[in-house]
Amino acid sequence: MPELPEVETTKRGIEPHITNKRVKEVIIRQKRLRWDVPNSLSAGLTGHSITTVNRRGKYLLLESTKGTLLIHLGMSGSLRIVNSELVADKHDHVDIVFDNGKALRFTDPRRFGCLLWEQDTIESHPLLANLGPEPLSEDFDSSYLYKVSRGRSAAIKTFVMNSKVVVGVGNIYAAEALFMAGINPKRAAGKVSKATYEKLIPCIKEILQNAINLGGTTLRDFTNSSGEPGYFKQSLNVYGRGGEECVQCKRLLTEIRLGQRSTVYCKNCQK
DNA sequence: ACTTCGACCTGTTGGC
DNA sequence: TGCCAACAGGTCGAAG
Repeated sequence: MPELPEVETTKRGIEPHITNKRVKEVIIRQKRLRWDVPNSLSAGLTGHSITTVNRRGKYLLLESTKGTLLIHLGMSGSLRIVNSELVADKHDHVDIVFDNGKALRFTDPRRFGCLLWEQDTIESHPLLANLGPEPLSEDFDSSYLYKVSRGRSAAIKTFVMNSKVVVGVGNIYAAEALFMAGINPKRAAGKVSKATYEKLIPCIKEILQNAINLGGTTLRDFTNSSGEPGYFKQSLNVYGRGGEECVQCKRLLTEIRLGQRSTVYCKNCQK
């Protein structure tokens, strides 16, 4: 489900509702996720307050004075602010209940997401330690991408979706950025010129920033923490449009699979 | 060191 | 209408 814009949208939605709020109780209804929700989460958070909400790639980091709650939404995860009395549904895994009667509710039908509790320094957590730069930061530029791509045979789309290269670029926005930049997603990353990376970088940044501004992309079920959809779907030029007309040249868009992910592009506009 | 692929899950969709 | 295969916003970890 969520790529960086959807995670950022979620972060902005929950942040004002949970910052400096004391946790009354942690209810773990269904601990089975990618990794089991640890029992230490309840003991660690109860009675303490969330001090800061950070995002690193697609991970949300809810920091308290006692430790950090690390959350990943996987493919189908979401976080909402609800009244704590609201009856839980089938796939509602965890409630972080606050003193004011509100709760942060984590829902995830496919269970590819995770909630982990980390007492020590969060930066050194194995899931975070090897992540690449943030795509919207200055560290992510054409020199960097050119340098790390040398000798790599992977398709450029697969390459930019690799979180060790850059975080947060998933299947939707990789396809959209490559279309905007006019680059064929199949091209070997290691053979792409510096000049072409100079074209690609601002496209990735612009696509992600636009999507954040519009509250993310709602395909089937993504909503923000208040239950509203994102409006970036209407800006999609290639994702999910295989066989339809290219918005630029009107030829039919090609759909292939790259790295087990469906990939749509225009053979005419993307070289 | 890098690439590929299976695995993890449930829900929805499209073809017959 | 029903059934079933294919597919879905991610990514870890094993195997090559």
